[in-house]
Amino acid sequence: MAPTLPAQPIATNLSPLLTTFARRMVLSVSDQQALLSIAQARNFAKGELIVEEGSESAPLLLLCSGAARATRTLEDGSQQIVSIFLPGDPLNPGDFVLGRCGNSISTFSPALVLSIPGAELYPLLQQRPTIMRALWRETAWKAAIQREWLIWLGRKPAEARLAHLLCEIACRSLAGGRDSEDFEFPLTQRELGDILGLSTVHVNRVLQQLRNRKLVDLSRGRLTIFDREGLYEAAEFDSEYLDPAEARARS
Amino acid sequence: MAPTLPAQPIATNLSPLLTTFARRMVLSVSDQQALLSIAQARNFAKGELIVEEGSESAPLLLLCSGAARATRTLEDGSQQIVSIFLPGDPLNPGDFVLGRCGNSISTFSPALVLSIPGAELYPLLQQRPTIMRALWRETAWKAAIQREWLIWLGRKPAEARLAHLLCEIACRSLAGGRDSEDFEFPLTQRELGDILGLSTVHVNRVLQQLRNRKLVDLSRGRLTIFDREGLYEAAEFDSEYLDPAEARARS
DNA sequence: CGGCCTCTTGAGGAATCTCAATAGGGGTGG
DNA sequence: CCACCCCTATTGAGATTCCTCAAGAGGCCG
Repeated sequence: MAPTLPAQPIATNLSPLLTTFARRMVLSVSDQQALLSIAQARNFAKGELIVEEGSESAPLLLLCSGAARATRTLEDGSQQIVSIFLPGDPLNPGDFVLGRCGNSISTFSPALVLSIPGAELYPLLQQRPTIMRALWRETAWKAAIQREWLIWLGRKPAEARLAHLLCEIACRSLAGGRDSEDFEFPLTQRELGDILGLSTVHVNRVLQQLRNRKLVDLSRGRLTIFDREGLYEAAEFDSEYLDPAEARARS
Repeated sequence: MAPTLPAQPIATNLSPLLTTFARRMVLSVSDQQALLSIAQARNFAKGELIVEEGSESAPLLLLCSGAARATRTLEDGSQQIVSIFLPGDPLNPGDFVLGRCGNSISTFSPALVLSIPGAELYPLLQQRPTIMRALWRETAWKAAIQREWLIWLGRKPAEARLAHLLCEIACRSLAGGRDSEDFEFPLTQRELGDILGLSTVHVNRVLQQLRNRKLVDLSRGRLTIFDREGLYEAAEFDSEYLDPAEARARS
């Protein structure tokens, strides 16, 4: 695990960051620049810890590139991944407002993270309610995703769970601008199991079922979707909950 | 299922409402009065639907008395309860800011609900960022609870799941001012199963295990905790995530 | 080349489910 | 006030899903 690279000024590549967050956070250019003016960029290596479970307060963190997860480790050593993050996602808006971190956050792949210290963000939120509103909305959006996870964990068999997760990631990646049918997928089968509440062995078998049914293929860190319709059906997937468009139109 | 009782002005019993939400939402008296001045009270019967899954926009709803649940019904007719609400809880802060309702909300028992229309609340949020902040915090708090549900659904056996849920409800009831060792518990075993992702039959058996181990008793709508320590241990329960005190101190 | 991690496959076992039947309780209509 | 009915709680038995343990193959990195 490589040591954390030093913080760096972000002025150099400000405009790609703006577009990344413009898509997601629905902020005016002026609001975005206000945010970025107090942000610091930091690089993390693959698998590196970003936030430690139980730490008291952390800056607000925004994921610019790479992928990350929020995890909880139980007493028996097993892990549950409670959230995954793709570029454009705030990592901890909820923890930020609660002032407490209920889970660890670490990377799946090398990642660039913007860090915005609370001391400087709090006054900004008072001045610019639209920013607070955007962070509130992001918190709610993440909660809506967790609600779907709750539903398949509670009520769906392994195959539908896995299919649903793949649908979710495909949709979120698509919204991030990537090709929707064939893209990089940095999760191992063990990590999929830690999301789905399944053993690695069972993930492997269910993955083969999906492969045999010609729905998807997942190998060497790449996910290929052969039959999007069929996959949606196997998952009972409805992408509406992922779409912030309505909220955007309404606000 | 009784018809919805008509809306009524709330001036009559304003002060108990103030104390209910003062405890939870960390608002100044002035903020609370501003909120209440645009709120309407409404009574719901036991089992009545408050918000329909998929409806576009709803007013912000605050639960004053009674208990409620958020549910999702699957294609095969099974249900998953994704959230439960006790007096003082906002029912839909996340849905409110997203402008979309991802689940139905209905009552467990007769309930009094405050309703605050978006048209009147939006301007208020602009004027009083502390209210928006409080709603953001409530959204994050609910998400933190859902995260715990995710963890036991994914990684814990039935007995620990049930124990954890009972711990959560006991703690939240306690924070609401009720006796912590023996209180009204309006959920049936079927409903417990819909929360825990278990069949009714298995809930029954696990409940008997807990009873035999002299940890709790649940009968005729009453929960009695014999051995709080033991119950916490069976659940691997740590109440910290439920405590908004730190957030309150910090803000 | 060696070591570690991931992926794969097999076999037996545990947790939980479904189906089915019975008992108890509360509410409702006669 | 009683009879009836529906919903909840309880118990049994067999079926299914998923887990654990174990072992081997493939790939990547030092």
